[in-house]
Amino acid sequence: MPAAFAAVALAPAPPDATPFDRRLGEILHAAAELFAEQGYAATSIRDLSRRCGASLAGLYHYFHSKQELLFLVQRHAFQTVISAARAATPPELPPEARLRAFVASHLETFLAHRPWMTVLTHEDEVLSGDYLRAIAALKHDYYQLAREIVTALPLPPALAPRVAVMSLFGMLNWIYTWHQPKRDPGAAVLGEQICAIFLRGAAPTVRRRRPARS
Amino acid sequence: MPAAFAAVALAPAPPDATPFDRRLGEILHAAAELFAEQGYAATSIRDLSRRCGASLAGLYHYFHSKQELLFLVQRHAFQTVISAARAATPPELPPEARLRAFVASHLETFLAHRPWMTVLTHEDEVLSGDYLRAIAALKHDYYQLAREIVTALPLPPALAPRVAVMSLFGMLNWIYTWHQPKRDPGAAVLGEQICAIFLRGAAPTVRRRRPARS
DNA sequence: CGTCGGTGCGAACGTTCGTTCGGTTCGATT
DNA sequence: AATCGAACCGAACGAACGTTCGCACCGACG
Repeated sequence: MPAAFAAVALAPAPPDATPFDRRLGEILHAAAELFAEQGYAATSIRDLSRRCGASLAGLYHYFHSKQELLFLVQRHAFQTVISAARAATPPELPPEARLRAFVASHLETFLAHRPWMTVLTHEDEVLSGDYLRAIAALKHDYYQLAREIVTALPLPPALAPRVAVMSLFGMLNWIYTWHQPKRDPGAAVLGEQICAIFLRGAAPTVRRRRPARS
Repeated sequence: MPAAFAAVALAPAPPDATPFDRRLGEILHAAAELFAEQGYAATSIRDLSRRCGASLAGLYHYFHSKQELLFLVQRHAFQTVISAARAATPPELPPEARLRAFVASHLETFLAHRPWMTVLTHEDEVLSGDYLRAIAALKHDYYQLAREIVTALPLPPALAPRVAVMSLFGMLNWIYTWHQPKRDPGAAVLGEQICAIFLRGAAPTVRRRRPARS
């Protein structure tokens, strides 16, 4: 079983990793790109061997099956998202600040590691068995964090918390389908605007609280 | 070329259609279900022949290729969504009422014809060539309608209209991943809650305008 | 009565798939 | 120097894929 690497850095490679883990990291990176571009089912192991300059058989030294390959990509991606969100949202923060921190963390991670996160959101139900259970557990952890943060807000009584959480995730997870780095705002500005919608709405009836003294 | 049927009813079949169109409707219905359950790439024509009790070769009397099959499913679904939304949102409506009508129409259509709409949102970029262009044009029409409706609202100046439209679509299109008919509210209540979030936010600072006299 | 087009099917074609087999290379270890 | 295991590869296996071929059925129409 391959040792998991540090669960924080996704992009290049941790310099202290073993050659095996470094190479595995490259392979997972290429797999994430291909899965994001073509979809899991439409990507062949031969595509992957072409993309990362290895032979078909040689790849199987790093995973046992195509399903495990997807599992490793998704687990790595989820661990990155979750550890970033946990670090960014200490429970001591006031509710609204904590929400803003959560949204900012989510967007920064998603825009910085887009192929990985595309695989996370788009290939959601294709795993099965123990792989599915393990990923579902990570997903549950992440949603649980969001649930805590959202339910700490003073929600209107008519608004079901589950609908609020899922609507927030809808705004956040839909971004991979439309965001163009050259055209659209970056993570910080985008986060502010989405928080503005989620907290105060796109057509608030009144001014914000405590307008700055002029 | 198969004549398109009436573009309104998706579920059973128009009673005045030719036998060919009625059978085609059944096939597209089964295809929509399979594509929604397994994904387009992971669904084989043999799966489809099993599901609708036809032979493999016989199916090819109703479409020329698997790509065209997906195209027919997506076009039919988009025509249904668009005609419903157009009928529900006459331009004379005041901006907020028009938005509420749009959201209600979207949710009713999506919850009533879930497999079709799952295919629409999940298999978004798999077509190519003329098929892609035709579906992209329909998608553009639908987004254009949403853009008109959203930009008629008094958006805060700091909120990019494109971000507002895409966030709204994010909330709406994400629903197919989490909504459980037995657990979650129906289209009407769900529409109210999502409109409440989108218009006034999940944590508004002040009461709504004009509280009813008590 | 004959035939003709729409509808259907079994069988097959060529391709690609995920996976495995057998063998080679090579640095580290004994 | 001998040995071992990790890393790697060319070639192949059986299965499944999208699609097509050739033929049977059958109601409509001359």
